Amino acid sequence: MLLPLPLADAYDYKVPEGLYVAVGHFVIVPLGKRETLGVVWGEGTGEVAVAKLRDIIEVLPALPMPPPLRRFIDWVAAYTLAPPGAVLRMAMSSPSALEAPKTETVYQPSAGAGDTRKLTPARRRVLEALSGGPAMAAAELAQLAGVGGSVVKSMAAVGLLDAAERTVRRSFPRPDGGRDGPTLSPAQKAAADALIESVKARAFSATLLDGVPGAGKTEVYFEAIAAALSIERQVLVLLPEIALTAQWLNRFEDRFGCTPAVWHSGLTSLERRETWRAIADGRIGVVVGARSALFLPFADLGLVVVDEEHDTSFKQEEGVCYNARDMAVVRARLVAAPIVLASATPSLESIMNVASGRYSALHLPARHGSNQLATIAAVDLKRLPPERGRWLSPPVLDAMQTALAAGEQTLLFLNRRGYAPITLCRSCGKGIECPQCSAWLVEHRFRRMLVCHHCGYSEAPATTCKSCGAVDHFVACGPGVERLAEEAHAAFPEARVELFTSDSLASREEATAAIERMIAGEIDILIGTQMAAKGHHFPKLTLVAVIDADLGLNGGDLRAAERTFQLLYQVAGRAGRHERPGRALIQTHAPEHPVMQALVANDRDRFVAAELAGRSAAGMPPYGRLASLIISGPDPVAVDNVCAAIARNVPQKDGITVLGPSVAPMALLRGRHRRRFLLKTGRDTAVQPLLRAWLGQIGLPASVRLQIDVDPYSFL
DNA sequence: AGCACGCCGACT
DNA sequence: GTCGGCGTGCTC
Repeated sequence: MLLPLPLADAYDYKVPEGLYVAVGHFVIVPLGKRETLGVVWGEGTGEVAVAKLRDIIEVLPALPMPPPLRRFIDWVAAYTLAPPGAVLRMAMSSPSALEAPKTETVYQPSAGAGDTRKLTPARRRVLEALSGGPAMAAAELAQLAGVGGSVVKSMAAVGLLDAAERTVRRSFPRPDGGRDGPTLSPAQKAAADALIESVKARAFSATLLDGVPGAGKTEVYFEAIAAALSIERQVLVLLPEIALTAQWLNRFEDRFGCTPAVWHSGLTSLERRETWRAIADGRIGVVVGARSALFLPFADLGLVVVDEEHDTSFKQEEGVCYNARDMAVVRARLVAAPIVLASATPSLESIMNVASGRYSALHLPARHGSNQLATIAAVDLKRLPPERGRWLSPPVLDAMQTALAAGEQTLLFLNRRGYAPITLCRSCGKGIECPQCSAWLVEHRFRRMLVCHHCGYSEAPATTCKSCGAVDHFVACGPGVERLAEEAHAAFPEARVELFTSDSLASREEATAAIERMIAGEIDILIGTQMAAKGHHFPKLTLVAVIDADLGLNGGDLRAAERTFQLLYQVAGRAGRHERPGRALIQTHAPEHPVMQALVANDRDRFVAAELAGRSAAGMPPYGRLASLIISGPDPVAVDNVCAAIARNVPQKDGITVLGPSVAPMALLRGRHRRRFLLKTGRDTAVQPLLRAWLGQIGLPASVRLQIDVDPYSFL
C-alpha cells in the first residue's frame, strides 16, 4: 500500500475477508490514530510481522489508478530520490474525486404507460415532455411539462414512470478535431503531417518543434491534437503557468470549437474534482495545464505537448525536485505516446538530444511577410548612459518618443519587482535586510511596504535606521518596475503608462483585463517583469526596451547566459509581430558579451554553438550530470555536523567530482541556514545509486533537512 | 503529512 | 498550580 505521505516505503495491510482489493485500487486504511487514503501498490513486502498488520477499511468507489501512472510515480521517485509517497501525493491532489459521485433520481416512461388516453392532461404532458428524449430529474421534468412536482411523484408511485439513479457529473465539451484548420504554409504542413503520423503510430517518439516566434508552432501541434482526438485518445498540453492565458485558450477554441479542460493551482476544489474524474473516465479529450497536470490519471493518453519547453518554470525546486519537461518525456514513453517539445529557443539539453538521435526535430522557418522579426540593437550603457538616477538611456527615450508619435506601443522590460531592489542608509551605508533570509528587502512603494521576495516577510518602511539610528537617511538604490513607471510618467506625461507584474495584477482576471487593454491600444507604455514577456501577442507593440540585460548574467550561474538569451529573444519577439516592423533595444554594459552579440546578430545557432562548447569544456550539462544537495536547518552547528558526516563519505571514483560543503547561495532562507554539495559526473553515470549509497547511512537530526536535486537548474 | 508525547513560560 | 508553545518521533 502506498500512502501519499513522505514515508520511505510502502506499508503492508491485511485484506479483510469478503473485501475485493486489486492493485491500483484507492482505499482507506488506518494509520496510527487516524485514517488515510492510499493506493494498493502490490502484493505486500512481508517485511512487517503479520500480527502487526491492520485491516484495509474500505475500497473507494473510484476507477483504479491506471498502471502507467503507477509506473510513472515509481519512476519519478527513483529518479528524483524522493519518497514514492511524496510523488503519489502529487497524483492525489483531489481526494474528493475518489468518493462516490452524487446521484439524482431521474424518470422515464414505464412500459405500462402506453395508453395515454385515460390520463389527466397534466400526466399526458409529462409523458410528452419525455417522449423520445433522455430521462429527466423530477424538478426539470415538472418545469418542462408545466406541472407541479407532485404530478411526477404520483406518476412514479402508480407505475407510470420508472425511476432510476443517475450520477451527477459536470459535462465537458468535446473539442472537435474534425473541424477545418487554418491554411498552413508548406513547412507547417510538412511538420504537421510528421506529427500526425507519430500520433497515429501509437508509439513513443519525441520530437522537437523548433521555430522562431511567430513561425506558427501552435497551429502545427494543434494538427497533432486533432489527430489524437480523431483516434479518440487524450491529449496533455503542458504550458508554463504564466503562459496559460485567455489568449492561448481563445486560439484553441477557434480551432476546436470549445475551450479545453484546464488544470492549474487556481482551480476550486469542485473544478478539480470534476476535472479529475472526467480525465480518469476518458470524457475529457484535451487537458492544458501547468506541470502538476503530469500526474493526472489519464484513461488513454495519446499525445503530450510541452510548449515553451525551455522555460525554467517547468522545474520544481521544492519538495519533490523534478523537471516537468523531462518527466513528460518519461510519461509519454510509459503510455507509448508521442511527445512534442515546442520552443523558439530550445534548451541545450533538447538540442543535444536531437543531435544524439534520441529526439527528432522539425524546423519551422519564419513565415514570409506576416511576421518579421524585430531588429535588435544593443545600447552601450557605458557610452550612452541615462541621466543620473534615471534608467532610460537617450536612444531608448528617442525610440519611445517616435513610437508614441506614431500611436504605437512600447514595452519596457525589467525583471525586478517593486520600486528599488535595495534601500540603503546614507549615513552608515547599510542596506535593509530580511531578518530570515540573506536577501535585501525590496521597497514596494504602492503598497507602502518593504518585502522579502524569498520568504514573503514584510515590514512597514521605517524612518529610523536600525543600524545607526539616523533619521530619514534612506535612499532607494537601483531600478524596479515601479520606479521605471515613475520615470516613464515624468518623461512622457501625456502617455498612458501601466504596470504589468504579479504585484500590480492580483488575479488572473486582472491580468486578462490588462492584456485586453493593451491589445485594444488603451496603453501606450507597458512596464513589466517576465510576466509580460511570455505568450502574448500585442499587435500595436513595436518597441521593446530591455532595461537591464546584464541582470541575468551576473551571479556565476551555469545557465545564466542560456536563460538570458532565451528571455531576451522572447522579449524581442514581442515587437512587431503584425504588419508593423518592430525594434528591440537592449541596454547593456557588456555589448561585447557573446549573448548580446548573438542577440544583435539574431543568430541563435551561433549562441548555441558557443554555449555548448563552453559546457563541453567544463564537463557541465548537457555533457555531464549534476546533483545538488542542500542541507538546511535553524541551527548552523547541527547543519555543519551533518555536512561533516556527508563529506566523510564522499564517493571516491574516477569521473566523479564532489564540490562542497559550501555556504549555499541564499545562505539563510526562511530562518534556515543552508549548505550545499554539488555532485558532478559524466553523462553516462547514473547518479541515483551513487547518491543512495552515499547518503543512505547519514543520520539526520529532525531539525536538519537534506534536499536532493537531481539535474538542478538554478543554483540559487 | 498528521497526531501525540514531552518538557518549559504566562495566566484563569 | 495548569494551559499551551512547538521540537521530536512514529505510523504497516
